[in-house]
Amino acid sequence: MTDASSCLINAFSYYIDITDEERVFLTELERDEVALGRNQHVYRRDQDLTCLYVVKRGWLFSYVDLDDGRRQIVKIHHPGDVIGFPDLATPKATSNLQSAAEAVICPFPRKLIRRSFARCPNVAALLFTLSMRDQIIMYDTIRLLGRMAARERLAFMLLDLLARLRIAKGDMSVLRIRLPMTQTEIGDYLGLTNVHVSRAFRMLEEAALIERMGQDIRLCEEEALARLAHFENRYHEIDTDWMLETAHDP
Amino acid sequence: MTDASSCLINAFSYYIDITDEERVFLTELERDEVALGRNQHVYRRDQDLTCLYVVKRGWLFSYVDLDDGRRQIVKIHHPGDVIGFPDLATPKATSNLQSAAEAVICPFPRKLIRRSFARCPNVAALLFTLSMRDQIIMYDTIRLLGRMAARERLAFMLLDLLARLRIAKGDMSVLRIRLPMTQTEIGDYLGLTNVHVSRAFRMLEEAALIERMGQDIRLCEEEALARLAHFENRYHEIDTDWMLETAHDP
DNA sequence: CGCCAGCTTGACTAAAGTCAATCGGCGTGG
DNA sequence: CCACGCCGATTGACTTTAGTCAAGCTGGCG
Repeated sequence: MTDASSCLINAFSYYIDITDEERVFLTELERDEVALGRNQHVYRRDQDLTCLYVVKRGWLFSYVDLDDGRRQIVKIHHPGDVIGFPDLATPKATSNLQSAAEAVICPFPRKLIRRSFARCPNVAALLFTLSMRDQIIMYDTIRLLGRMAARERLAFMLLDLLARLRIAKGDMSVLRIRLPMTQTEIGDYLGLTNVHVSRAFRMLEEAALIERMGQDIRLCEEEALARLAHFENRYHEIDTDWMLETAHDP
Repeated sequence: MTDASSCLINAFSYYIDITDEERVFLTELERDEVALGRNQHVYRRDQDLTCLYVVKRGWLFSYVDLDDGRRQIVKIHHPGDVIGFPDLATPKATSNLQSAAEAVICPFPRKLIRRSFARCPNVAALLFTLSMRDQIIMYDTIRLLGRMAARERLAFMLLDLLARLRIAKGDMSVLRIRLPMTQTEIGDYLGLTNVHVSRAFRMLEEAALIERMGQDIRLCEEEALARLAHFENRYHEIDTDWMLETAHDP
C-alpha cells in the first residue's frame, strides 16, 4: 500500500463498484495529509469539530474518559476507515482521537458529506451503511464488555483485528497480527487492567490458541478462538440495496 | 399522549420545525399498528427484516445474546424512537427486539427511508443525525460497561431514563420514573446480575440518592447522582445543520 | 552499558457472581 | 374469602474474577 494509492478507494471497492466520478470524489477526501507520531492527539473531547478524517496509514483509536482518569477505548481505526460520523450530531467532540502508532490521516470538511448525498448517491449510501454497520459492531462491543470473560474478550479482539487486516491486505489466509498497542491500551479497549491483559494473553498462549513473538501474534487455532469468543465476522459484506433507487420504486 | 396523536411528530418537533408535507410523511410511518403484551418478541436474531418500527406506546428493548444464555440488552426504546437502523446494513437481524411492558409499535417498510431522502431532506437529515447520536449514546454505554462500578451504572441508567421521560412528557421538572423492568432485565442492561442490581439499589437508597415505592423511583438528589454517574445529557439538542443545503454552498 | 517503558509474576484485596433461603405481593382456583 | 403457588426482590454466606500493589524482568535504544 503506497502513499500514491487511495486507502478509501481500496476499502470501498471491496463493497461496491466505483465509477470515475466517484473516484474523483473519494480522491478529494484524501487531498490533505497529516502525519502523526505515536500517541499524538488529533482532537479532544469538547473541542469544536469541523472535519472528518480518512485513515491513510497506521492505527488510531477513539476513547472516552471519566474525570478521575479511567479511560475506555471505543473504537480502533484502520486504513480506509472514516472517522467522525457520530460527532456530526454535536457541535463539540464527545470522544478523543489519538494515534496508536505512526499514522497518516486525511482531514476533510463536513460539508463534503452533504455533497456526497447530492452527487454520489452510491457513495453516500455506502458511507451511511458503513455507519450503520459500526453500530452493529458496537453491539458486539457492548456484549463483550457486559457479558464476556477476560479470555473471551481478548480472543474476540484478536479475531476482529485479523478479519479487518485480511480485507485491507486482500489476503484471507493471513494468520499473524502485529499489534502496535501496549497492554494498558488493550486493557482500556477490553475494559480490563494491563495486569489482567497480560494474564489473559498467557492463558490463550498456554491453551495453544495463540503464539507470541514480541508484538507479533499468530492465531494458530482460529476455529477454537472463534468458538471461545463467540465471534462473528461483520466485515464480509454489507447491504446497500435498500437505499438505492430502483426502476420499480414509485 | 392519546392514540390519535403521533409520537414521532411529537419527538421530532422537539428538534426541528415540521412542515405539512413532512407531517404527512411521518404520519404514514405510523399507519399500521401492532399491539404487544409484556415480554413478547417482535423479531429475533438471524430473522429476515424488511421493516423498521416506530414506538407508539410502552417500552421495548433490543438485546444480543451468547449461545450459553448470557444476554446483554443494548438499547431501551421509548415512544417516538425509531427502531431498526443498524440492521439496514445486513439482510438478517443481528439483535432481538422484545417488549418490556405493554406496547404499541408501528412497522413501516425500509423503502420509506429511501423515500425520505428523496422527498423530505429535513426529515432524512434528522433520522440520520439521530442515528449518529445513538452512536454517541453507545459510547456512553461502552464506557459504562467497561469502566464504571455497579452503583455508578445504575445511577447513570436512572438519569438517562429520566432525561428521556422529560422530553416525552415535555416537563423538565419530573423526578419520578416508573420502571417496567425486572431487576434481572436491569442487570442484563447494566452488565450485572439481578442480585447485584438489588444491592446497588439499596446502596443508592441508603445514601438517600433515591427513594423507591414499588416500581416507582424518585431521584431525590439529582445533582449528586449526576456526579456519581458522570452523566451528561445527550438529549437536549442535536445539530442537523451540516447536512442541509445552504445558499452559500457551491 | 545502563536506563526506561512495558511486561510478567506473586501475594493480597475488592468487586461482583453464585447459591440458597426467605419474604412478599399478586393472581388464581377451590 | 382464603390458601396456594409463583415470580421477583432481598439477604447472607461463600466463591470467583478481576483489580491493586509491588518487585523483578526484558528488550530496545541512547
